[in-house]
Amino acid sequence: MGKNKQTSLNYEFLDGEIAICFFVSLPAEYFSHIMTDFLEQLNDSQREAVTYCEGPALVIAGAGSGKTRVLTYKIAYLLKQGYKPWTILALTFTNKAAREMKERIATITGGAIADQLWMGTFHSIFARILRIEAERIGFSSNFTIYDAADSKNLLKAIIKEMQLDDKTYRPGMVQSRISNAKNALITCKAYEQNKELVEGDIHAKIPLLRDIYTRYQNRCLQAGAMDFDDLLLQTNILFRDHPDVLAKYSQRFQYVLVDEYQDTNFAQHLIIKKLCEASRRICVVGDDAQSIYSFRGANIDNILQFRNQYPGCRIFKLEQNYRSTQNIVNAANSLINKNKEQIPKTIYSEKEVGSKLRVLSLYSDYEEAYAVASSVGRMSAAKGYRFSDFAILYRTNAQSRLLEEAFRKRAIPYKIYGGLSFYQRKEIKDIIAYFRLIVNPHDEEAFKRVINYPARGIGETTVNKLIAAAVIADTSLWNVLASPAEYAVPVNAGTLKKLSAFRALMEPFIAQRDTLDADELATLVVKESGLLQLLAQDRSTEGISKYENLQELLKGIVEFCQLHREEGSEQVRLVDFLSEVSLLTDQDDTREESTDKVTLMTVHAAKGLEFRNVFVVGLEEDLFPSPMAKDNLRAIEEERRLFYVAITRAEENCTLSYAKSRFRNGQTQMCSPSRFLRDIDLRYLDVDGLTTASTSETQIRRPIDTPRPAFRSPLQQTPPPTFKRVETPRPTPAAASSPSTGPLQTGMRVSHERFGEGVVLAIEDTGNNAKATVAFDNFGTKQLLLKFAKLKIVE
DNA sequence: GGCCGGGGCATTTTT
DNA sequence: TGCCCCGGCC
Repeated sequence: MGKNKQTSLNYEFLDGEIAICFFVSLPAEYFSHIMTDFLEQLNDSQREAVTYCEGPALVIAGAGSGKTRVLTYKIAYLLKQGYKPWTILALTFTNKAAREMKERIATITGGAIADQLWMGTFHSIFARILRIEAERIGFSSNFTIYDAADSKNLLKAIIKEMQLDDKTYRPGMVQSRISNAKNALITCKAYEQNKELVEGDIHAKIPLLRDIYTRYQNRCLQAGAMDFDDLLLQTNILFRDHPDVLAKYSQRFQYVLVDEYQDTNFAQHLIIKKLCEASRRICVVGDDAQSIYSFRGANIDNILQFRNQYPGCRIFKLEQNYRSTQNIVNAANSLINKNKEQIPKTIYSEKEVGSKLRVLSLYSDYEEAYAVASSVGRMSAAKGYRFSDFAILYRTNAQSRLLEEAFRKRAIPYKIYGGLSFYQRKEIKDIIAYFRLIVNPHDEEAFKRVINYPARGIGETTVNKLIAAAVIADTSLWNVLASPAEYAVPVNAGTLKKLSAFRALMEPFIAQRDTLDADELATLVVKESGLLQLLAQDRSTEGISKYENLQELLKGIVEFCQLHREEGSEQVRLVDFLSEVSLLTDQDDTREESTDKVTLMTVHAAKGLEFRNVFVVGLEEDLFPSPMAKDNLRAIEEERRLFYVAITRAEENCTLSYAKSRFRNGQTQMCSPSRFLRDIDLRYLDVDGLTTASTSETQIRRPIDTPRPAFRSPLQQTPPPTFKRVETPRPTPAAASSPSTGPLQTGMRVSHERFGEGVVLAIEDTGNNAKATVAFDNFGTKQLLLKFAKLKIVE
């Protein structure tokens, strides 16, 4: 953690007290010579997009077309035109994107100027504004940001309190419906009054959803908390109800740039629109072909309709792909052209023609995993690729397991994206909950987390009593804790004592939250709360790792403080650290050791990345496209875009694979190849029709009892005769069993490619059917057909 | 409070 | 099949 330099908390700019700021804006001449240089580094369409600043601009940036370059150069260009850095607002979707862009701008303009830009994620920028304007909308500027887990927990609690069936009102479903409502700017009040929604819920047999929404919102308010969606919803409310505030910011932000515009939702669209309505100085960059987040509320219409929303807008298309070979670009084009709703564009590559996309057809998911792992092994050995040049992309996380196994067996190093991030670990969330409670004592979720951790004899029953009292009095848990008698909490004297002890623990922290620096206060808290001790005394492997994580977090806070001191902050408060940390997630985990490993991730997670070699696996109906998208054209088009994103990650080689059977949800299912394979023009494909042979190991482990069908192209009704075998030939059974095997006898010690070493217990049959029973050291006893198993005699 | 076992369930997840 | 969540038990 901690290497994130993106958020600077210099609110001073907002209040016009620039004089007290550390930074000095340099005259434009200072970097004008650099500017001339880099304008020449752009192609014509990039340069046009960069230098057009007179009105609304939509930049359609195809995959690999140098989008970030355009954005960063455009910002540099604006600075050169005389825009002050703090009048430029640049919005991204990820912290990583913001950080990278800021770093690139810093190389042109210097860090001092880059740091003054308003550049960050939608959520972090508007959280910052909301903290400044909090009182206007009835919040404290110390408000907590609930993450997805917090809001789900709260919803669970509410559903329970309302004594509703959590099978009918599934927290996840409730959460996503509320989220959708918020993204569409439907407040709970509006929801209750919206006939269509209410009737829809009645029809869906969840009539009380509106009540859950209202309660949830009320609880967030009591807790002084906003969830991720609230950050955008409340910003809209702020701008709607306080024209003076809107005026202030729309005047402040002289130029607004938005990255990944295809992923914006309605709430984001409207914020931007309000800010730019008067100035019309807006430039949005995106690629409708890469819109893959509709399930999170993203609305592709925002980019498709931009020209109508901003009359007189100019459209720039970046159509040259600098990333991939021609075959890859052409294949991707032929795929995406099957979509109806899109902005016409012609992406092309001037790189070499390159290899065709390989299509692998395998019998099972096992074989697919092994084929991919073998292929990676072969390619890295033959062509000198590093393992980090490879990515394996899949539709669902569940597919990673077999791949992982296959890579492990082949001793190929890999890393999987998509696990729990640092900040989602329990021990980290627990510590942060303390920080949260100190900054905002009304934070209900933080309260519930820490009240009895470490254990101090305040159990669920007591907490439930506190909650009940808080709900009745319409106040926060902390207020109830502060005066249990006043709120008539029915607890005995012993419990009362424990409660006041907890309060006595927290109050000194709270009193010092604005005077101590974050690192000092944090250290104090982990010591005094008993957390440090609790984790330190757990000597289990898990416990040790938790303790290390705690140390890591503390280290991160120290670094955070140092960084901000260097940037000129006199004091770095805990709230400053928290407001940054609550908006960090997975991708921001910069602690990752950068060793040479194959990357395994979902296609979604791969967006924005590139690899020399990409494998897209599991291209089957009911997997990719997802079965959920089946009977919905828009959803199928989104799945197709997802596949487009996958293919366009590849620079040199792209391999597509599918299995004919797959073990899923507890049973083996037969699968047919994805319709998307048929969408790609055959000219760009190498269909591996003949390589249907399985590896010997998998055959023995999972015999395929159905007779092998005669080869038929999955992609065409009749296979064109030009299909050729693209796999390197596998050893034939005869070859496999010959020289090294020799006469095998019971008691011999043998070695197997995958199972390692073992002892032969028995040999049955002869010739073609000969099999051996081998007790492997690490894999148990297995029966192996000698014609397939490449057993080597060890001694 | 923590551990175990049964049952239900099973996309994607930038903040 | 395997994971997660809940409920029951110690």
